[in-house]
Amino acid sequence: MAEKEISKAVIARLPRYYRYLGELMEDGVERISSNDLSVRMRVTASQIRQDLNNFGGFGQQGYGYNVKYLYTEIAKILGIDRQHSLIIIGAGNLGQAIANYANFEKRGFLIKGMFDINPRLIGLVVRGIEIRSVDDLEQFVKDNDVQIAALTIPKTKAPEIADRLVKAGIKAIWNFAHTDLSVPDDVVVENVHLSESLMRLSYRVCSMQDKTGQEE
Amino acid sequence: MAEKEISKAVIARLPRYYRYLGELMEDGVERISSNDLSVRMRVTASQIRQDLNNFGGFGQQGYGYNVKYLYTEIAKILGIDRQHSLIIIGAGNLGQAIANYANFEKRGFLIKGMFDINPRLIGLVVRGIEIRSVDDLEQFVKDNDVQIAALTIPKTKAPEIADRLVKAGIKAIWNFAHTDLSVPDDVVVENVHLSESLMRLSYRVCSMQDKTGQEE
DNA sequence: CATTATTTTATCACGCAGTTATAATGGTAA
DNA sequence: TTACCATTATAACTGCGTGATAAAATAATG
Repeated sequence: MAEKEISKAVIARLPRYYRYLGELMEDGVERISSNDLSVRMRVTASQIRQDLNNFGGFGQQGYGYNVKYLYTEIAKILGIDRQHSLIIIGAGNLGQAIANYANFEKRGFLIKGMFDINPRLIGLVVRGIEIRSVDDLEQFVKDNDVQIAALTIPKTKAPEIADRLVKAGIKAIWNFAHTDLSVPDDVVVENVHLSESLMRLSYRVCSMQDKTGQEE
Repeated sequence: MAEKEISKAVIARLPRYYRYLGELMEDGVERISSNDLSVRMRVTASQIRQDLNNFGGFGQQGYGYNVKYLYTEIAKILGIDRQHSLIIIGAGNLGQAIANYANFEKRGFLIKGMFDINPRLIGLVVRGIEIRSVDDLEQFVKDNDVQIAALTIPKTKAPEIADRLVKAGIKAIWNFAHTDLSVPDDVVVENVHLSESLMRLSYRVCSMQDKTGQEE
């Protein structure tokens, strides 16, 4: 089926295309050329065409790209045309922030459950989702055919929970813990290391100061 | 001063080196070779040496790298040896999650204030930080010499707030809103688009299924 | 203490992948 | 039917990652 491998860089850009196309749809725009889109998105038109061509000719010469069609095609490629069941482990602020973000459900990510070790939180209901004890984790994952687990817990607990999730048959881990997880090859780990993001920002702030403040 | 430009790819890897070196320090390790580190971090030793050499010879032949020295040097490069003042705009779950994460303060990111438009939240105190009205934003930024603003607000409000921050003299925006911000060249924007991260995860889950489930 | 073997970095060079630019093709619209 | 537009396909370029080699320091040995 999948003949040629799509590069990571291309995949990383697709969600952004998807977002812009969604906005264009809301504005009632029916078609768009790679040139117009490149101006809006501040990337080269060449890159847009090259990227989209990885998945076959979505565009038409002399016409451009059909916004609605391209939007749904990208959704298919990203796999957000179907539904994914998700659980959140760690019902702190970050876990609750994710639970409360309504758009995830619109994109087909159904939050099936939340888990925590804190007895005070267990039993509480966030956005219609009950917070359960992590003791029930394995059973819940199996019973509800959960694909994705968001890990919003301290780094010390993360490896153990990850192991348990893998054994319970989870497909992917959305990892917010500040550590690397080692899992089998067929389990996907997507890291969101906020502290690293903040450090990159710090670097850029400092190098900007060096650049602008070099006259003295 | 800064003769050669450091590539983005190298900078992106530095925080991860920093994290591993910190753990080595905690374990009391005094020195490490690029080979040993490469095994732990699952990258090539060549890449580690190449990366570190961008900033001058931190290592010594026959000895390796001094963990403590390298740790502090990377901190200098990333600019986390000095202090940055930070405010959080949007005191919802995500904003509070950031405020509650103690390690940021350890890295020199001082949270000076939090802001919201919700009258119910204004006046509350989170981790010793009072939540203020966004009306006071400009004045606060100027009075407290705030460098960085974390934007944890809905995308509809983000552009307006970003403009106001820029006018007030902010140096960098840590943007969690699901939109791109347009700011002058000398203002840094670091995006954390969680929905895009989740879509990339979705793609990888689906392509994993294609790979493993192709026997039928 | 001199000498040699070993360790390990710094530097160089190559190849591949990702990006941008150009040429060729086909559709649109007047 | 023709001029124009915008894609697809191809080519050139740039930059990143990897492996190989030379240089330098450490550790071992007599």
